Parts: sequence; structure tokens; C-alpha cells
Amino acid sequence: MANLDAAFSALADPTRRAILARLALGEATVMELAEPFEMTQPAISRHLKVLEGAGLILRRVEGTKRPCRLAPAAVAEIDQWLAMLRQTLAANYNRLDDVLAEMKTQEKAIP
Amino acid sequence: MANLDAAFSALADPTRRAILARLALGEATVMELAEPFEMTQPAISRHLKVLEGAGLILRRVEGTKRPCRLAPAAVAEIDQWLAMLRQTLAANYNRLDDVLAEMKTQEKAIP
DNA sequence: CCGTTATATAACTGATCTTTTATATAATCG
DNA sequence: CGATTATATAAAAGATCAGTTATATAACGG
Repeated sequence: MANLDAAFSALADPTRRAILARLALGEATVMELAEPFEMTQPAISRHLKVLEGAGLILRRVEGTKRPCRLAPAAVAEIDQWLAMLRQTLAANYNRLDDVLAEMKTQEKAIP
Repeated sequence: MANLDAAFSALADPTRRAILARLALGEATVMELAEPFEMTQPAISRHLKVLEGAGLILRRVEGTKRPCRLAPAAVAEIDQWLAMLRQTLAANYNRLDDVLAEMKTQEKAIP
């Protein structure tokens, strides 16, 4: 995948997340993916291109159809970045100055 | 957090991801966050507003400063959505038709 | 070969995003 | 109070994006 910009950007769109959720259930053609949306086919084709560009889906050729499926590696790579955040987050969670900062917040927060 | 659109959209920008990575090390003021970037202060202020709007960071008031810190809940919520994907992905990983699809891919893929 | 089906591409529009400069606000220090 | 520091906001320019319609490509079924 290699491109977090593209990946997160692709995930920022609800239509694309819905497409991914659908693909998580199994392979589907462009028409099958387009069906539940109130959107034209070219619009869906574009979304698929974005998802493919981000490395989130893969496609094969089957006659005139081009079935899509999830690229399992992508989810893992995003997780990896989040894990980095989460880890440092957890490491700092018990540090004294964070606790103090939290207490100050309680006192000083604007109403 | 409640808004995946805003969260993923916020994460799509490398400057904002860098800010989050910096904040994972601990609280920082706007000026401290702006320093490593070749970008004006208003630009950073805007990025922070986006991150705050997405629920990824929290801020407090300390005199004329407004120190930022990570909102631990946000990372968890994004993870949750990815976990959903990952789970269905794993569940389908061993299904026969996926295996067959994979084999077809090997045969039919365009060079 | 012809019509149909599945999908892609192009051109265009309106909206949204990033960044800049210039300016405002508001707390602090002397 | 007056200058400085920390941050926010506004206006504007340029880029990018999501969606549309219209059209192209290309495989299939008869």
C-alpha cells in the first residue's frame, strides 16, 4: 500500500467505506457495488479507482466484468500506523505531568 | 468522536499525522507544534482546528497559551471500524470461493 | 455481424481544502 | 498603560474532489 495519505483519504468518504464493508462480505462486480447507492455508475467507477489507487482493493478481469475484492494487507498497514499512536499514547498515559495536565483542565476549562 | 468522515479526513493529511505523532509524546502548545514545519502559524492553527473538530485532540487554556493533547478515545474508535473490516476479512479468508477466485486471478490476470 | 451488457473515460460544475497575508484578540511583562 | 507574545480569524488564490452527462471500449449472446 505504502501511501497513508491515499489510504486515509479514501476511507474519509462514506460511500467508499460502505463499498469496503460490502466487499468484506465477498467479491462483487461494479454493477453489484453500484446497486445500493443512489449514484450513477461512473461515480462508483471513480470511487473504485480511488480505492484501488490507495491499495485498498484489488480487481481481476472476468470477461466483461471486473470483480473487486479487498486487499487484506491495506487494513493491516493502517492499523500499524494507529498502533504506533496508540502505543505512545498508552506509554504516556500514566505519566505524572499528564495527570497534572488533566487536573488543570478540570479547573481551568472555559465554561 | 462520532464522526468517521471527519476523523479519516483529518488523518489524510501528513502534517496532521505528524502533529498527532508529536502529541503522542506529550502535550504541546501551538507554537511548539508549528516549529518543525515550514508553514505559517495560521496554517497550523487551522490544522489543529480540523483535528479538534474530528475529536482527535483536546485543548485547554493556560494564560495566553492553548496546549493541545491527544484524545485517546478517538484512536480507539477508528480502530473499532477497522476491526469490523478486519474481522469479516478474516472470516472470509478461508472460504472456498475466495480460494477459487484467487486461483482464477492467477490464470486470467492481464499481463 | 448486431444489439446489449459491463465498465471506463472525458469534460464540466460546484463545493471544499490548503495555504498565504493581513489583522484581531487577549493575556503577560515591564 | 504600552509593547510583546500566543493564538485566532478573515479574505483570497489555487488545487483537488465528487458528482453529473455524454461517449467510448470491449466482451457476450444470438
